[in-house]
Amino acid sequence: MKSAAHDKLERRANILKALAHPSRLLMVDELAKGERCVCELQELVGSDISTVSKHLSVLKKAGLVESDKRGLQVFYTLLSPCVMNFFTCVESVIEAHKKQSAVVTEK
Amino acid sequence: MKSAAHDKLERRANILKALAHPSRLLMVDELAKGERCVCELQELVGSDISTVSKHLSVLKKAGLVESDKRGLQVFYTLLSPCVMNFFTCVESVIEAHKKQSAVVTEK
DNA sequence: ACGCTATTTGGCTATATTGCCAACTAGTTA
DNA sequence: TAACTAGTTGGCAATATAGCCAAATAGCGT
Repeated sequence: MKSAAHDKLERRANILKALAHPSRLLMVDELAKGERCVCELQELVGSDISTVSKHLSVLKKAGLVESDKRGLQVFYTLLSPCVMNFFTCVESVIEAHKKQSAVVTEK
Repeated sequence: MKSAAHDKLERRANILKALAHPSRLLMVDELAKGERCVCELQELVGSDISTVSKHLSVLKKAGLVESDKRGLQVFYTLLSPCVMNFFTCVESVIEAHKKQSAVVTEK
């Protein structure tokens, strides 16, 4: 049996893993503006619709979005908009990394 | 050529990917308390030292930590403590997901 | 029931990640 | 220089992820 602590870490890691893909980030960013149907998201990311659907199921399994079928379309909603706060920090990591690489390379 | 937008998304995703592993989360959490040498982190996570070293190089490549060799030991430091804020949000996603699964299962 | 549209699922291949062992590098001490 | 310790790197096998196509499902209009 795995320890409870490890289990907790794994659940956290799974949520981050669900976000850790360019297309999924793009979709989450779009969903932050409001619900969207799969067809709108597919147009946005430009992959095959089956690929988009699978990405959405990853986000859903992680508990980040929920889906609602209305007629022919399925609408997805972002459940925890707090993930949008990640981006500020992520950007600061990128900035810091840039500066640091510059320092390392500089001489 | 890839679009600049996609490039940006990819860089963001890479940082999240670097965090998206139980052992790495554990190490980041520990490093939030202060610098640690590889041997301390290996004791904490319990994997082979080579595995721990590789995890650390993933974090380093992402720009999340930096290393400093002093004598025989290498000390790692967390560069962007703001990632610790992720955990609050991640926990809320987990909580919301639990409740939601309960609702879905309930009848 | 039939055809049409939106989405999901199965199956496949290509690629990436993980984690171990063994070999190597670098500092330290004798 | 030899022996020891801390950490990194290379290589490999197992597993996971990504993305496409084709097939299946589900709702709608006729």
